[in-house]
Amino acid sequence: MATQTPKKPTLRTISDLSGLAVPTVSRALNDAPDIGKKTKDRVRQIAREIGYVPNRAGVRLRTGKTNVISLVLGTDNEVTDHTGQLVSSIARELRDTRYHMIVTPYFPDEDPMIPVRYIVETGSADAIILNRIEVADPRVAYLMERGFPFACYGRTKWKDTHPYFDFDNGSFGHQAVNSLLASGRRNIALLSPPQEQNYAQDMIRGASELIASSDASFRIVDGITGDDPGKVIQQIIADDLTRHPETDGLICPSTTAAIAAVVGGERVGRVIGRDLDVFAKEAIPFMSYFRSEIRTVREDVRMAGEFLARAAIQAIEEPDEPPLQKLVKGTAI
Amino acid sequence: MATQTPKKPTLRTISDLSGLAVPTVSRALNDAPDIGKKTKDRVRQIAREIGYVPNRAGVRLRTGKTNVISLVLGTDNEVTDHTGQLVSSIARELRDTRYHMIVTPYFPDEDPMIPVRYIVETGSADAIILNRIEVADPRVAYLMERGFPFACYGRTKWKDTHPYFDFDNGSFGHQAVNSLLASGRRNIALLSPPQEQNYAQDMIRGASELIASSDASFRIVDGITGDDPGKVIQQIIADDLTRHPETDGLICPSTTAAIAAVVGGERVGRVIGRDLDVFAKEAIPFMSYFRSEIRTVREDVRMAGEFLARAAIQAIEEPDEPPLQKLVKGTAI
DNA sequence: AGGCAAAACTATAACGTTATAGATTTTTCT
DNA sequence: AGAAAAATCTATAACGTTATAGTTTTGCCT
Repeated sequence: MATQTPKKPTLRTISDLSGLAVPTVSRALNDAPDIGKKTKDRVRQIAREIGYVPNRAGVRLRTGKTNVISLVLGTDNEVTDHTGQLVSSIARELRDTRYHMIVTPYFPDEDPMIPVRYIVETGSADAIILNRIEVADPRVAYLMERGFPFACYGRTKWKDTHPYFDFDNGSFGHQAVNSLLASGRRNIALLSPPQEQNYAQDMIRGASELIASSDASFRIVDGITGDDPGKVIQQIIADDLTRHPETDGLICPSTTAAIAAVVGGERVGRVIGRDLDVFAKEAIPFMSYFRSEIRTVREDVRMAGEFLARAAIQAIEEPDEPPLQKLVKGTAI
Repeated sequence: MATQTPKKPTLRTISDLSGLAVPTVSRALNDAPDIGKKTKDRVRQIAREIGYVPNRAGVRLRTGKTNVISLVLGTDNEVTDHTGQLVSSIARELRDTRYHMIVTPYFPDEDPMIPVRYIVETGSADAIILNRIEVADPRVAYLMERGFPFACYGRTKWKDTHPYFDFDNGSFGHQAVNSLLASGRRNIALLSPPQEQNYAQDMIRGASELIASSDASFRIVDGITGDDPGKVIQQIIADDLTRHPETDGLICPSTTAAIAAVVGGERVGRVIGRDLDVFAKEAIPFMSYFRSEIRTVREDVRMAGEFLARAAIQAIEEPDEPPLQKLVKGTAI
């Protein structure tokens, strides 16, 4: 079963092979200025030949750098989940760097500060990537105060001073209203996510602005919550459409919500595309497979992951540079 | 911006505080037999008070154990993705252990052996968790030969000798056929995933067995592939139903596939539930939000993740115990 | 009380790396 | 050619942990 392991090469191995001292080898591989070019070439050649890879524990112990980026991931029982895309795109972007990604999930019943504090206090990562950003996110406040490198998937009210990637939800609200108005809809409802999430507010603002310059009415429907959000939304929308029968346009924050809303609408007799138009955010391509009459704005989650990885690395390695920030408009389908 | 860091406590700190030698402190915390009970209690008390957490790099360097479990994750552009659930459930299960999870993704155009070989050769993890298991998976063969701890999300043909979690796809095939037969369907097609995946074969076997004892016909439809599997499936099913108009029952390997198949079916005039019944595997609760007339078998991905984490730990810590194995039937909805 | 075994602790070294200061060689300048 | 400067290399130590071997203390038996 077991096999003889040929003992992993270390700096010592290269030292023996080259006749150079161990620190010289180290400095050669790290491109220190006081090592001759010929020596560097020779050392690198040997390292390549014997497949030398630095021992992470040795580096970490000596330098204090973990070479780890921790993804602190808010999770719940979401139905169409783009977490997988986020995780794999971050990890892919990190693959050709010195960094590894460790995933630290937290759950709806848990305090999101705990994993963040733990990571900072134990020094178990060089940077943190956060999702589920709130307008005044206490995790962001804490990390900024401690000077700990991080990047946000979403913006806070301090957005000018920290790295982030965000989809432009103001623009989404705008596009949604624009599309519904263009189809002649005049009584528009917006199904809102929890309003402490920054993106909810942006979305509402974007929609309101355009509504204000039209003759349409606008209403916010609250209450996405609970263990089984799909079922809850079905009920909320069914009730809401009964109470407000004039509603002819609906904006949803996700494809999941849209699906549930459509079911709720059909339950009280609406025909989508005739009585009611639905417009939704689409983080993963999905709606188009099933209900092409629902209009969506597509958001490329992989792009978010890749950017966040780079932003985190810059926060670690070039803390004095201006933080990497990106605001992206989704693509209307 | 930056803050004074109060210097992380180490064994040395406890040593100074207690007057004991550093190794004594270490052995006390690790419950070594040659340390007195009173001493252990005192050391642990101090450790708790000052919030001592072992330095992972120190431990790793000295012991050679990384305390890392690597999730080697096959990914693609799947639409309804349960990867997020898998990732977070594994990470959650590991949270109260000494282990961290590192995610190493690979992509459709890449050789799945590469990350596995890299991890084993550089010793960058203590165990590996694999998904997308093939019947004769070369990664499994390699890991077994090297005696490297691992756990599989799926089974191989060597399943008796390695840890795994799997959903019983034979049972799924059985349940699907059973349900379709009970609804009076007699011309059943099965949309098959790539047949080198073990679960495809199990599914086919399970379905065939029950078909054999009936008067129904059975057909396998191949060809889930490409960058945009949803679109491909729509076309395949539309074509197939045109060529085989008698088909009245369809078994799909996922909700995604089922959605695409339904669209394809409707495109050529089928009404689901009347002309055609569809039965699908449902890894994340979804179908029920939209198309309750599609019947599914629900699989609890979180359970898979939790089990795999435990199986990996056992493979590391108790290599001589029989491997943890679990085969679970999905729940018909 | 003396001797001996068991229990409890300590000293030393090592894992692989890199920061620091110092030593040697080579180059440059007059 | 000789001295100073620059370039290149080496010796030492340290990061925090634990394995090993060794030492001291305690308890036990006669």
